[in-house]
Amino acid sequence: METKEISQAVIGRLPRYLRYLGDLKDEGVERISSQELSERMNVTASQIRQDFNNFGGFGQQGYGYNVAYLYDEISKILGLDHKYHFVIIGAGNLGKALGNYLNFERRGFIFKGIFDKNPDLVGQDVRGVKVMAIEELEHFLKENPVEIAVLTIPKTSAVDLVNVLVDNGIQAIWNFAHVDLDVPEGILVENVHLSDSLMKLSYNINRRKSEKES
Amino acid sequence: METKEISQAVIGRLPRYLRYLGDLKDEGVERISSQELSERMNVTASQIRQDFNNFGGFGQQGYGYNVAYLYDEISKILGLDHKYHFVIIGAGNLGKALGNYLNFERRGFIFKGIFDKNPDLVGQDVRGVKVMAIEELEHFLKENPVEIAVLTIPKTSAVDLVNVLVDNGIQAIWNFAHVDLDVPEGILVENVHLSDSLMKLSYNINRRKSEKES
DNA sequence: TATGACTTGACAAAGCTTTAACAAAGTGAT
DNA sequence: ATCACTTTGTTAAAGCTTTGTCAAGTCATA
Repeated sequence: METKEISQAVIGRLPRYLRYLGDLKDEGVERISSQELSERMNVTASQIRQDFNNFGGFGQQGYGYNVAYLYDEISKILGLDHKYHFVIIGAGNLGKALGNYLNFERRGFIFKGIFDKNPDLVGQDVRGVKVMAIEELEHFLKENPVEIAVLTIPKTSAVDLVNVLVDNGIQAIWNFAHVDLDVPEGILVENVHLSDSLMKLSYNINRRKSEKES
Repeated sequence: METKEISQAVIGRLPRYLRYLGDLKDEGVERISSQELSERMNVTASQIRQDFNNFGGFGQQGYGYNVAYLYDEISKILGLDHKYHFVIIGAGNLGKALGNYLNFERRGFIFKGIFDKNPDLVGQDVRGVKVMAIEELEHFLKENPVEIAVLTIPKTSAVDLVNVLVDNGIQAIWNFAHVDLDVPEGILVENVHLSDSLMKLSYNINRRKSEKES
């Protein structure tokens, strides 16, 4: 059906649009023009119209965009009208934090299991789910449909685990380990490299400093 | 001194270069060509040379790049030859996870304090630092030099806190709250919006699905 | 129903980023 | 010291993204 590939630059902006549209809905706003939205969001109106047009016209001349409709359409584009099941590998603080995050559930991401190789953590409760031993992972994945694996473990363990995950039906990996995973064709990886983000911040702190000095 | 502005696209790639160069150092590799690095990293050799040249030539014709030298230079560009002090606001699992992350310390980011409004958490220990009450934050910032605040709290609290932070000398905010912060000119914000990242993943899972079907 | 204000969708222009190509410089074996 | 080979830094071209502009469609009001 759809032929034209949408750029990841556009996709990357959609969650932010969704957030602002959700806020507008909560405020009871029914319609909004690209102009007005652009002022709120600090982007150009042109970009907003261009972005939405990638998916076919959601607006109407002289009227603008219907907030609720646009919200639903963007949700669908992002695949938020589906359910996904995920497991977390690594029950440290980060793994627990993600397991406890209720907003994911609201978006259709269902927390199914959490695993750790440390026996001291096994049996602990994370939002009603007991931490399981890593040895149980393979069996668990065979018994339960799970699309997404969240990796919150050190990098060597992450690299070693990829095959187990892929061989047992995992389609996508949300990777918090500080390493580039080598996955087979067709498996998706979304990286969250926190230290990269922190380094960008430190670059910018320094740049500002040296600008001031010169 | 430096006049030309470096694009954030380039900056965003530097931490990844640094990671690969660190690995090469650990492997005992002394020199590397853009060609060879490009194969490891899965980018074009041209991009690597172009990126490094933004900061002046680090390499030598016929030889390539000296791994240790290049590593040090990129570290300096990223400002990792400086020390930064940070406080974490929000002692939930995410805040604790970041406080416990030793790699930040190695890069020069020094964990000075952690705060929460929940009295039950106050007094808990995070890597040798006791959780303090949020009421103590202002006083703490006046007494201790801190450049970076890490926000791991819900969005309304985050918005309310910005002024306190800025008025007490915070220069940069590493923001994990799901909201765009409105800060005065000159204050830096680096956002980590985890749910945006997860939505990108779900978009791509769906796109792949619909491609297969068509 | 006619009119003026508003606003989209589409297209063109400008700006930015990535890739390709190659001269110039350096390496290392003989 | 020479020569074939390697590899950078640089420039140009290609590709992509963002912004500006405007005709055409819609709304609100008299």
